[in-house]
Amino acid sequence: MSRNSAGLSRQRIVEEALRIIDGQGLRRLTMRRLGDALEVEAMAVYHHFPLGKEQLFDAIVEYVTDATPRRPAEVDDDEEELVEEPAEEPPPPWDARIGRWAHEYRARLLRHAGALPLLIHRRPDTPAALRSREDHVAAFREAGLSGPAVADAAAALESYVFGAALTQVRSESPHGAAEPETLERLFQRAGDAATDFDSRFLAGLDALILGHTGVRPAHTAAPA
Amino acid sequence: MSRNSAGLSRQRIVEEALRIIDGQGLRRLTMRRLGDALEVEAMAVYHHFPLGKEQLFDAIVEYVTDATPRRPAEVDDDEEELVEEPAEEPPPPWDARIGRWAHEYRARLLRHAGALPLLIHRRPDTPAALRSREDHVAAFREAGLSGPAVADAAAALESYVFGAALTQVRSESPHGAAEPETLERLFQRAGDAATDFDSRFLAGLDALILGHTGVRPAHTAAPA
DNA sequence: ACCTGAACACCGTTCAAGT
DNA sequence: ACCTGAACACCGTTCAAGT
Repeated sequence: MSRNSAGLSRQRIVEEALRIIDGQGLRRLTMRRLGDALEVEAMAVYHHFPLGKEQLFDAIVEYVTDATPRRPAEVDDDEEELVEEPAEEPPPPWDARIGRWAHEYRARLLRHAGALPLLIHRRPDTPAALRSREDHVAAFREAGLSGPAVADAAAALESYVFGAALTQVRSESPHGAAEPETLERLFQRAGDAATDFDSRFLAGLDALILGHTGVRPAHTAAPA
Repeated sequence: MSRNSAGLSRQRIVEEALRIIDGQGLRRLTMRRLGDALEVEAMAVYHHFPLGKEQLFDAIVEYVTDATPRRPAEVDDDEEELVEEPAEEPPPPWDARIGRWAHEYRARLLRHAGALPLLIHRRPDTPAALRSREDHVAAFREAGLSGPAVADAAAALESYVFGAALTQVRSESPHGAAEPETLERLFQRAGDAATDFDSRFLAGLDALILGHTGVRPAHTAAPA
């Protein structure tokens, strides 16, 4: 932290970039504007992301996708260190684990809606994502599935959660062609009562699990 | 078609733009490059899209999203004209209609994978999209649903199809963080046989319909 | 190691002008 | 009506230089 060090770090840069994206939109995220927000010359960012904006985008996607909050006091480090996990409680039932993941992942996607276009052309192969998928496989096995049905169910789960978040963002977007009637109004005309996004997401999640396992889940509601 | 008219039209511009997107990626779609591909100065595009690139993007999204092929011989026109539909065959069963739409929509999204980031922040309120949704509502009613469950099922269907296509594109993308293990390999380790994307999509679609309606659909397979 | 400042090629868009 | 050509503000990135 000498005088001419602006205290930049990859994490601080990513968080400031996300603040710009969430506040002004992805197209307004500019290296120069990012530098301004960090109170630094734009070119300073290149010292932390030598491959430029594309590498910054990769880091943003990883940040949005992965739940893992970093310990803030530590120096930024590229290597994954194994951390001892002292907790030894019995894991929740399989449907609770799936429900919990679904709500958390959806919330993360919705919180950074402006960054979602970046996700589409980047592999979701982060360690955290793979750990989640391993747990989905285990959960559907506990639900009684076996063989290819396990992978089918896990893939469908991920597709649904991802698609539901993106569909919601889409329908809330300002842009659009000439709009004679909106999706919501069509649904209101069709159904009796309108359902809000949260309830609809849960209804679809439960139906999906029921369709794959034959069991109507009982522990998938969002936490209070 | 006088000598100094290059024969430009909104449709021709959109199709050329999509060719660039599909071939080189969205980031390489540039007004100047687009002009080159059309053998015209870049600024000629602004005569057909006075609001600039954003309006061009809107048109691209509409083109990708809507199935409706335009009659090629007609002059480009903004107004929707009512066309008499002489066909009077009985409509297919509800599950066949849903399956047909799901496969077609997915195919359109996969065909123009490079343009998908544009979809996320644009309302899906085109006339064709609304017509599809009306038919989904009708189909789920025919399957026995009523009340809010109808809208829940229709919304879940759209979320799943959209999410499955995007998830596939994502997993096929070159980009990514350090990749110790890919999703496919994880699934292969978990399940016995690997399922390809098409079969997995159909399995998830059937399970979703089963979960919402209680009926395992029999007519959702892709056409040969 | 970390940041600055000038420079370069390229971009979206405006505007006056041509036909 | 349809397209051109020059111009302007802005962008991502390189590179040599500072400390």
